[in-house]
Amino acid sequence: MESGRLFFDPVGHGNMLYLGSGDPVFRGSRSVMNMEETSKRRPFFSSPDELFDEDYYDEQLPEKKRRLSPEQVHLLEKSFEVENKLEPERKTQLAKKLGMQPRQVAVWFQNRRARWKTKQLERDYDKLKASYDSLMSDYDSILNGNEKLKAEVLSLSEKLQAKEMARAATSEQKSDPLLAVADHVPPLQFDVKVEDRLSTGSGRSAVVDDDGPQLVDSGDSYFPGSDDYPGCVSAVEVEHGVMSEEDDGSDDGRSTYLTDVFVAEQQQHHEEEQPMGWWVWS
DNA sequence: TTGTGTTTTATTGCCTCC
DNA sequence: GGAGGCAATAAAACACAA
Repeated sequence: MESGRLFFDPVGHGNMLYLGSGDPVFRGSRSVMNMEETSKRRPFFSSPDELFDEDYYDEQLPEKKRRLSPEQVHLLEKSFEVENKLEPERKTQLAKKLGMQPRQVAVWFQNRRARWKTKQLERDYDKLKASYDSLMSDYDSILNGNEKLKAEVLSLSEKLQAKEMARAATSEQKSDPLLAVADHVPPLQFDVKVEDRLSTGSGRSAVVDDDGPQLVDSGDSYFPGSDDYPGCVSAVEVEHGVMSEEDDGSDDGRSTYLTDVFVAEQQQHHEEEQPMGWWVWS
């Protein structure tokens, strides 16, 4: 038996469904052909037995589902470029021109819109991904720069400390013996580690005080922007001005930062890429 | 040739609008 | 309530590697 199928209406409307190029769809409220036309082409099956009746197929093989000709597709594509929605008049005209059923034209446009939307989603995804990758790259280089600056600050601080200690030793040798007693008081502030001196801020002196609470190195930024170092901000803050107080370079800060920028990027992208004024990103 | 993945054509059910 | 749009899906047609 030559292939070719008939479909029994699964919903039970009692309508046989069309199959074959140019054949009409007869479908409840949306039929595009009248009963007279239908009866010329194919009667309804009254039972599943009739559906599988070999003789019926031998006599009245329905057309196979056919693809549209290249010419038909070309014209439909051109029409779609002009306007991707199909008003009834244009549908009828196109159908006449192409020798198709109006329903087929409508279906073609429907499917074409779906394909266009899929492609558009792919394009949008690619653009967003590129944007995200670029932001990540920027972020990593900023992070690197920040690390370098931290190392530089540490190195300079150590040099400064060494210089001050050398100067203190020199002045001790030259000093008046009467004042030497006072000089024996250890310069406590120099005993404090560099990290402590630069650590965050309580705004308190870094001098160790046995009675008071001990300073603890929080591990936070070397430039907290606190009273200790007014005007000093991290490289990331300088670069983008978007980091919040919690953004201490940890993963959390990173994700917040990226999310904010990413969303902003998305919004901008969305405004630019609104396609043809009919499909709305949801 | 055949199995398999992709594309195209068509149907169905639900939703919105008028 | 009818018309038309869309998402999901089926199935034929097609492409292509093995």
